[in-house]
This record gives sequence, structure tokens and C-alpha cells, in this order.
Amino acid sequence: MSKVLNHTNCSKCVHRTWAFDKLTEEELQLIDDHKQEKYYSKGETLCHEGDEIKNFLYLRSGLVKLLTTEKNQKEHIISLGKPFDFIGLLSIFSNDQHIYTITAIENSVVCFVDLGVIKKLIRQNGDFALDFMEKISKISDDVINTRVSINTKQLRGRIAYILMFFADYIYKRNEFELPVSRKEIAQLIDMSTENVIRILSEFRKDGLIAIEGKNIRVNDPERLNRVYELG
Amino acid sequence: MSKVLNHTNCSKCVHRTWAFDKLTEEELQLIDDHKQEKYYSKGETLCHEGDEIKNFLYLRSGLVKLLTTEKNQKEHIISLGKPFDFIGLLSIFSNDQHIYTITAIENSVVCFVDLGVIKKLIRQNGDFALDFMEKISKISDDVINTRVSINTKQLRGRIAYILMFFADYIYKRNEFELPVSRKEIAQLIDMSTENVIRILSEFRKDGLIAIEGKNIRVNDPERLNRVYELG
DNA sequence: CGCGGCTTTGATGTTCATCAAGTAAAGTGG
DNA sequence: CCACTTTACTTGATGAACATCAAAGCCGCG
Repeated sequence: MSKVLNHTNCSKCVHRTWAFDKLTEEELQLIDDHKQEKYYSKGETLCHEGDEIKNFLYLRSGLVKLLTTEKNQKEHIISLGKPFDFIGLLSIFSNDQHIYTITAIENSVVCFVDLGVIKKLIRQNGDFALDFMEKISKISDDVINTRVSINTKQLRGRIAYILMFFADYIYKRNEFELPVSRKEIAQLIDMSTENVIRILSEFRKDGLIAIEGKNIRVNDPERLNRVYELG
Repeated sequence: MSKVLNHTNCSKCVHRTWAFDKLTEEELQLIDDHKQEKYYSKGETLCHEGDEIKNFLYLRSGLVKLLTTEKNQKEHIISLGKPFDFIGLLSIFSNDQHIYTITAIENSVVCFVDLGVIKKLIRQNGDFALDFMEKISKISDDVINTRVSINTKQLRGRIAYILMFFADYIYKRNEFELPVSRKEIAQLIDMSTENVIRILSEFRKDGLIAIEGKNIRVNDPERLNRVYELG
């Protein structure tokens, strides 16, 4: 079960460099007084589509997925949130309700900061506001570029993308344990589960990667990158 | 050719209600002193991918497209910008260079406001900063949702989407002149030009729409919406 | 131990891009 | 203004890419 953790003091937090280094000690204290740090184990849901937005969500550690449920009841994964991301995307400024369901795909620690406090700080501290905007802009742009990139490629390119995403962007090593099921990969990059498996097997037979269950090793990163670029 | 227009005073501008109504008269004057209003005729380019970002771009009237050129030289349209949109998306806060090429697809009037001034105002006027964030969040979220919506649908659903987009969102009437070529539609919703034509013809034969060259009339909006939802 | 979900492979059919070829429309230069 | 070129549009035929269906093995869990 998810549980509230003991309070890490914001002013001591390593993540302070993120966007919060423009805040004064008093302002940090204000955040400190209006935040909760929560632990979620793999599979637990942080918030549901339609829930009222009360907090700004910041991922301290772990990995989460943002998903929507389509009219036909199929789940679709919009993006993965990694540590240092502020998850929930931009909708927290333009919506009253969450537009995505957010679920932990690895054990995760999340800071819930009262949204009113964030807004107050944006209002009163201009440097913070600008810095904040820069960070969230980057995340939003990333989501858009990723979606475009995926959707203009065929299946092999998409699989190459997701492998590189985990190897280079999340784990920063060529051998890692996949935190998602084949089905989730399919939901993330718009293809059928069967074809995710088929193409992973194909890559394995080609010697591009090695697979043992959830464990993946990228043998030839350069060739993988070529597959990605050729689509 | 594009040309600089006579200055419309910001404080008199109808668009002031957009995000700029939180500004004081002096602040508006500052924008006024650092902006240019430009006219672009259909087909002209406002900025190229890679150009340095110096201005915040606001579309007063017309219609523009944002596009990227892929590695394989194919152009891909990310989104269409309509009046009241601040075009250029969020990258202006997180990049030094434009990441998209922006081209007018209808005769357009664009305000170029010095980006430094916008940033200064965000820094000094907290209410403006918050309002501004709300507006750009909405636009970004729209882009993301649209991309997901399009890419999870098959061709008929995508064509239905684009027809509804123009009818309901841009022109707010069931009969309108398509501002884009069939090829541009294809680039926007990820399909081949031939199939755009084929499915438009199919819709015409079904009596769903009427077509005469660029002129489109939606005969049965409800059925069109069903086609959209069924994918 | 048995049930349900995840994984895997093969076979089949659908959806879609591509190729080809022709017509119409819209610029371009003399 | 007319021949010329280019670009947009349209339809049909073909094959490739992909989803779906089916069947079976695997694993964790109550």
C-alpha cells in the first residue's frame, strides 16, 4: 500500500537544483509545510483520470506511466515519467481535473506539493516562475516530439526507440531489467503485443540484443540507433 | 511578401482579453514599444527550424502550420495554429532555436513581441505569469491529446477528425473552404495523400459530405462524429 | 493444484502505402 | 494570351506491413 513517508526537508533535498534553487529559505519552508512525500509500490495508482487536481506532483525516484482510457476501453500510455520529472504534465495549470491516470511501474517516491502554494510562489517570485516554465516546457516538448517520432516510424524503429529510451535515458547502461510488460510497451508505442514480442525476438535472432525474461542487453547500440533512424 | 503593418495599440487590441488583461497600462505600453505586427500571405514562412528565437509569436488572424522535416526529408505537420493561439508552442521557453518551421496557410497577421519583454513581465507580474501559464498549458495539452487521438485511430476516423476540426473548431460552420491541400492533410494526420483522397471520396459517395474542389460541406455532423469515435 | 495473466509462435486476413497512369488546375516564360 | 511545365488531384491494382485469431507453454498466486 502507498504510505506517507517521513518528511525530507526541502532545503536539504538534492532535487532543489531542479527549479527550486531560485526560492528563498522562507519560500522553501512554505513548500515544506504544504507537502507530503508518499511511497508507492509498483502497480499502485497515484491518481485517476477525473480526480480533482490538488497537488503538484514531483517524482523523486522510481518510474510512472501516464495513461488514458479510450472510448473503446483500451488503455493507452501517453508517456513515462522519470525521476526529476514533474508528472501530470501541464494540465495542472489548465484543468481542474487530472486528464491522465498515473500509475507506478516501479516502486516510487512522489512529492505532493499543494498546488495553491506553487501558484502563490509563481506569483510572488518571478525568477522561480521563469525557471519553472523552462522546465515544464522542456517536458511538454519532449512528450510531443516523442509522440511524433514514434508515429512516423514503423514497428522496428519504434522498438528500437523504446530500447534506447530505457538504455540511454532511464538506466544509462546497456543491460537493464524492463520495468514494463510487453503489453505496456505495445500501449506506449501504438502496436500489438504480439508484434512487440515478434520484433524483440527478431532483434535477438539478429544478435542486436539479448533477452532473458525481463532482462535485456543491448549488444550493438550503434546498429540499434541505425534501426531507429531508418524507421 | 510579408510586410510590417501599422502598429495597433496593444491597450486597444481585442486580444487583450487573452492573457494580457492582467497587465498594467505601463506594462502594455512596454509590449507596444517592443512589438511588430506583420502580415504574411498564404505560403510565406514566419520562421525556420533552427532560427534563433527572439520573439514571442501571437497569431491575430489567419491560420498557420507548424512542421518539421524528418531525416528522410519528409515534412510532417505537428499542428495548426489558429487565431488567439500563441504559436511556437512551449519551446520558446526551453530552446534557443525554433524547433519547428512555421508557415502561413492562410493570409495571416502575426504579432512579434520581444521575448525578453515577455520574460520581464512574467518576472515582475505574478498574475500575468499564472494566466500566461494557463493559456500555454492548454495549447500544449491540446497538441498532445490531438496527436494521441489521431494515432490511435484508423484512416476513416482521422479524416473525420480533420473535417470536424475545421468545421467545429476553426470555421464554426458546416460548409467551408479547405485551407490545406490533400497532401498537407496527409502530413498532418499521418497517412498517404492517395488515401486522404480515397476516403474523402468514400465519404462523398456515402452522402456524409459534399465536395467541390476545396469546398467542403458536412451533411451529417452526427454521423461524422460517430465515424470519428468508432475510429 | 488450478486459474488467470503474461509470453511466445504460427496462420490468416485486413488495412494501408506504394506504384502507375491519367486528368485537371495553376503557375511560368515567351 | 498561348504553349509549356509543374503541382495538385483522382482512381485502380499490387504487395507490404500490420492486427487479429488461435493454440500452447510459462509463471506467480491464492
